[in-house]
This record gives sequence, C-alpha cells and structure tokens, in this order.
Amino acid sequence: MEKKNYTIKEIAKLAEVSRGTVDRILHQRGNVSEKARQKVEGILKRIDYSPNIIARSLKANKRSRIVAILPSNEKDNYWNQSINGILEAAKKANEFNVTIEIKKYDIGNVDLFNHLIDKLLENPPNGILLAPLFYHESLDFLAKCIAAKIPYVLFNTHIEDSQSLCFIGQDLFASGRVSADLLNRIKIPGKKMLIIHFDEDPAIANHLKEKEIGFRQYFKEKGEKAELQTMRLSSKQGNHVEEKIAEIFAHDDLGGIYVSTSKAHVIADYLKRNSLHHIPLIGYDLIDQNIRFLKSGEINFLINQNPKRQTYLGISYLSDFLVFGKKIDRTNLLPLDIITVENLAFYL
Amino acid sequence: MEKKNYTIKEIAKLAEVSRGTVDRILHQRGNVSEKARQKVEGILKRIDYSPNIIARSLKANKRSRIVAILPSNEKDNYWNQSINGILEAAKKANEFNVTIEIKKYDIGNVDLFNHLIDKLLENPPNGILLAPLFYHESLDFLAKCIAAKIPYVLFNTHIEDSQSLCFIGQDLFASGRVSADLLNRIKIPGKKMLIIHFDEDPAIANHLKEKEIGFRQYFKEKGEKAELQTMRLSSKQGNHVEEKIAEIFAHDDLGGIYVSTSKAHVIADYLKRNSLHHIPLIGYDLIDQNIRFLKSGEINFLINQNPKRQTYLGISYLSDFLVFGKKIDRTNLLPLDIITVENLAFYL
DNA sequence: CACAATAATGTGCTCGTGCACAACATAATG
DNA sequence: CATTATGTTGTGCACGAGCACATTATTGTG
Repeated sequence: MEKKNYTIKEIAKLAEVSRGTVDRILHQRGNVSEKARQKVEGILKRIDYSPNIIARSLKANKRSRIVAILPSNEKDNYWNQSINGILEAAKKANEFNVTIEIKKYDIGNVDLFNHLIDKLLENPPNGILLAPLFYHESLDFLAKCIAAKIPYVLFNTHIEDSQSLCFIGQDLFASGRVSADLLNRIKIPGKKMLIIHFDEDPAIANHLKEKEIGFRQYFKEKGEKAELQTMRLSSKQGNHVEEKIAEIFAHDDLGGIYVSTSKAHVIADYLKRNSLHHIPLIGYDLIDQNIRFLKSGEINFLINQNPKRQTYLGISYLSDFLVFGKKIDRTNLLPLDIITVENLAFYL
Repeated sequence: MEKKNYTIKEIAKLAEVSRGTVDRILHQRGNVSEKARQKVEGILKRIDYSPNIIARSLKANKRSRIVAILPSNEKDNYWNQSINGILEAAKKANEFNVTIEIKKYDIGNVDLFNHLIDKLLENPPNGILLAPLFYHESLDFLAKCIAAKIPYVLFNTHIEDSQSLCFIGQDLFASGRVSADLLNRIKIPGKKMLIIHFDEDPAIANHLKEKEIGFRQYFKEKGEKAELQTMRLSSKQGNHVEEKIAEIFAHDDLGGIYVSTSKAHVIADYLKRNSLHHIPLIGYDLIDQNIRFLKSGEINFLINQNPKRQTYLGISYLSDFLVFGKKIDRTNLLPLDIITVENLAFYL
C-alpha cells in the first residue's frame, strides 16, 4: 500500500546514466549500450517503476474526442438514462480535455444508422462508445474502427467481437433466472405462468430468447411442474396487442407474468383496466411508465439494467484509456438490481 | 459538451497583460491595478476559465496520505468487504501519489480506539476515512480533525456532523421498509412476524431502532393488522441466544423473521437444525455465513449494505479532493440492493 | 594515424500552473 | 530634484515525462 514513486531522474542518478538513457530503455527505443541497459534494468527490477501518469498526460496534452452512439430517446425513453450517464461522465471527462459527442440513431431505420457511421468516419474521433443494436451493421462499422485504429467500448447489447476494449452490460441468462426466482416466490400457486416478449425488432429477438432460456432453466432445475407459456407481441401491431392479450386471459387462468422487455407497463395497464392486479407481474427498466405501475402495484418487481451506470462506466473507461493509458477489463457485467417500490428512489 | 480549455497564457495574451497578472487575479493575491483587473475579469467572464487540473496537480506534486479507520475484520468479517473496497481504490489512488493506510479498531474496546486516534494525530495524515461506530469518541476525534484541518469522510454509520466532506452509507429507515415489503410478499399469511436485533454494542442500538421504525411504518401504512414482535439478542450471551430463540418458537407460530443485522445466519442455522426452513427470513450483508444460508434456502433475501462500494467511493472522493481539489456531495446514500441466490454473484 | 561513419549519451525544450523574485513605474518624503 | 517607499508588472523556474537534437565516444576504413 505504501510505495515510493521513483522518477526517471532518480533512476538515472542511481544507474549513473542520463535521463535520456533511462527513457530509451523504458521505451525500447534502442541506441543503448549493453552495459547501460543492464545497469538500468537491474535497478528497474528492484524498484518497480511506474511512470507518473499526471506528468505523462500533461506532456501528451491532447484533446480527445469520444463519440457515443445509441438509439434515440425520442421513441423509447429508456435511453434517457443512458444519456444521463453519458452527460455525467462527460462533465468529469471534460476536465481532462476529453470532449463527448452524442449521436442518436433510429432503431427502425438501418439506412440512417449507416449514414451516421459513414459521416462519423470522415472525421474520426479518438474513441467510440456504441450500443450495437443492429448486429451486422455494427460489425461492419467496428471492422472499420479497427482499421482506423479507433478504440471502442460496447454497451447494452453484447455482440461477439474480440477487438472491443470492453463490453458493459448484463448477463441475460442470469437475468431470466432472477426474474423466475422472484416470480416463483410471489406467483399464485398452481396456475400457469406467461412469458411475454415485445420484439419490434427481430435483431434483438435473440437477446429476449436468452432471457427466456434462463427463466425456463430455473423452473426446470427446481423440478416444479410449473406450466410456462411464451407469447410474442409487437407494439407495431397496435390494437391487435390488446386483442391478443385479451385472448390469453379469456382462455387461461394466469398465476404470474414475466415481460422480457421494458414494455411491462403495457400489460400492467391491461391488468389495471380489467381489475386483474392480483396477478404478479415482473418486467424490466425504470422508465416512467413502468415506475407508475410499480407504485400503483400492478408491477411487483422490476429488474434494473442500469443503463445510466453502463454509459457512465463506458465513458469513464474510454476517457481513462485515452488520457492515462489505463487498462480496462474485457467485460463488466453489471449487477441485476431488483427494484420494488421501496428501494426505487435510490436507483433513480 | 464541447468546450475550449483556455490557458492562463492565452488569457494573458487576450488581456494584453502577463501570465503573472492573470495568476494574481485568479488567486486574488492582490498587487494588481484596477485597470488590469477589469480587463482580465472581463475576459474571464466571457470564456469561463477552468484550470487544467492535470498541470495543477503535477505542480503541486504532493504525496498525500489517507488513513482509513474501521472496525477489525477479525471478529466480524463483514469488514472484509470494506477493506477490499479500500484496497481497490488504493490501487488507483497510488497512481496519483496518494498513499492509503488502514487502521483497525476493536469494537469492544473504546480505550484502544482512543489510543489509536491519539497516536494517529501525532503524525497527522492529509485525509481520513472513518466508520464512526463509537459515537462520542468519534465526535471528539472529529473535532480534533477540524482543529488540525484534516478533511474526513464518514461511512457506514451516520452521525450528525456538519464538517465532514461527505457521508457514504444507507438510509436505515428506508432499509427497514424494503425489508418489510419483501417479507410482506413472502410471509406466511395470518401469522406473527418477528423483528430480531443483535446489538452487542449499545452504541449501534439506535441504528437498529431506525430500521425497526421503517419496518413497522410500512405495515402501519399498509393498514394490515400484522402482528409484529421485537426481540433483542446479544451474541455475547452465548448459549442463551439459543434458549431465547427456542422460547419464542415454542410459544409462537411465526410467519416471517426480519433480522436487522448481519447475524441472520444465527437464526438460519436454528431454522435449519429444527426443520423450520419454511419460515421466511430476511437479513443483511453478504458475509460468508449468510451466503451459505441464502444458497441453502433458509435465508430468502439479503439486503446488501454495499460495504465495498462505500469505502471505494470514500477513498476515491478523498483522493480526488486532495489531488484535484474536487468538490464532493455532502451525502451519498447508496442503493438498498436486494439480493437473492440468483443475483448474488454480481454483487461479490 | 587521420578521418569518416556510426553508436551511445547527455541536454534542452514542451506541456500549464503556481509561486518567487526581479524589474519597472509611480507616489511620497526630505 | 534626488532618494526612498510602495504599487504594479513581467520572467524564470519547478513539477515528470517524452522526444528532438547536439554532443561525445567508439568503431571501421583507407
């Protein structure tokens, strides 16, 4: 815990050489005699030198530019939280000469995304934070980043990619299990349970599937003969959603509902209007609509995906990497926060 | 979000004065003519100057020493997590010439605490992180810190004190409510519920009371005629604890238990040995003993007090304050994390 | 042995801030 | 008007790293 921080000057004195020689050895720039090398390396081994990152960053004194690319918060205010995280980290980063820009894309328009990307690469930033919801397009984009040597951090959606500095998000499988566990504790015994996916975009369908697998796995392990039924809805269907839900409730007596997206409020609204609030309901994300129904009791638990923390960490990591050259862990799976009315306030 | 960072040199050029004059105005060191002052201040108003904290800290180039004072982890391994948080933050802080020392005290020995304090002040550190479990002694100590102008951050236990840079901990009242809410969802209907305090030290009894008030308040608001009984135990009583628990179980049919400390495992152990694992149990803290019973099912929920994050943030704040002169929010109430077997791994 | 070619080493400057001190200007005093 | 006192301003240096370039030492070649 205690550690003297040697300077290059001190090392030079110890080795009876000049600062320049020590510097050349540290950076392996050559032009050093074998004798000098051994002397200095001997000392380096003893004292465990680490450069003063403050001095280093002062010397570098570069303005870095990070661009954060994520879905627009206009159509889905879930992304508001991500933006807040970015803004908060931006305040801190700005003190270190790091500028943050936010670019939003429309989740329903791949062309605009591609156009955004192309325009971005005309004036390449020093770092990128990306929520890669479009799988193939994102892969193409990242390949270009690698070619242009732009470091990037991914968040929210995990895609197989060996070159990213880091992925920040959640374990979807575990997230399904957590939901299953909660629902199992509060479900109406003996009745059927419903898994509802709202997948307006087929690109994210895989992720919802991953949650469902975790959910089902939990009950399989428990060995309980819980009857589970999956239902696929799309908010694009408009009024048909209402009909489809009504159909289910007409035929089945439900003991619990798990919504794999942030759209639990749609179901909550239905439950409320039809006096079905006794049916346990679990969903995702602390968006306004969900919070309303969490408070009024139709939603029992919400799983927080921590969108604010995701981006806050993402920007912080990138910024530390650019300014101080700090290493970053490859993956950072944020905790699966369980939210009720009572602890809600602390997560907002 | 975009912002040009002006330097003193640039401001000097704009105002047609020297760097020294700008510097004198910025630091209000006097010896500046009215004419020069107005010129420079006019420009400062336009451009919103903020000093380059990297250059500033390089110039200052001081070694800071932070001492963290907390209860020993030998008698209560809860504090292991706090120590981990300190060590993790220490790694980062060391890069900025900040040294961290940990001092542990025995929660059962006030004299040793006082002695520790006195010895500490002989060689005063630049900052202090303190878990003030001894109320009066801590107040005395902090008064001395104020006199010696040593900034400090408090964590874990809140004490009324206007001079601390920051308190990092949890809202105890809310924490009682969260527990009540969880227990209410999983309790055995119609049966009595038990609140158990393990208060080996009267100094922390107040804090447990605060949790109980929150717990009871929840049921009062719900308007449910839930019967609640409070029980006070001390691990110093040794075998008497077992007897006292047995007594309760002999007389009453319990529908749920809330332990206000990290000692839920004591009750869990009793439940297990007496085949009473169907009784819902809620407690605090991710210590090994509790985790064991969370996994085996006797404990249903644990509330995480986030000890690791408390100290990590505490050291980070102090370090940022000492190195970069950053401001800190007065209080930081960490979220009341709800832990089950399924999301446990992400909090360890 | 002289001279060129190359290897090895040392020095100077930069980054922006913060302070010490020197330099200069103006006012007060004998 | 010279001299001292005070007010005001500009410059130099340090912090530690990192690189360019000048300087010095060593080797090779005719």
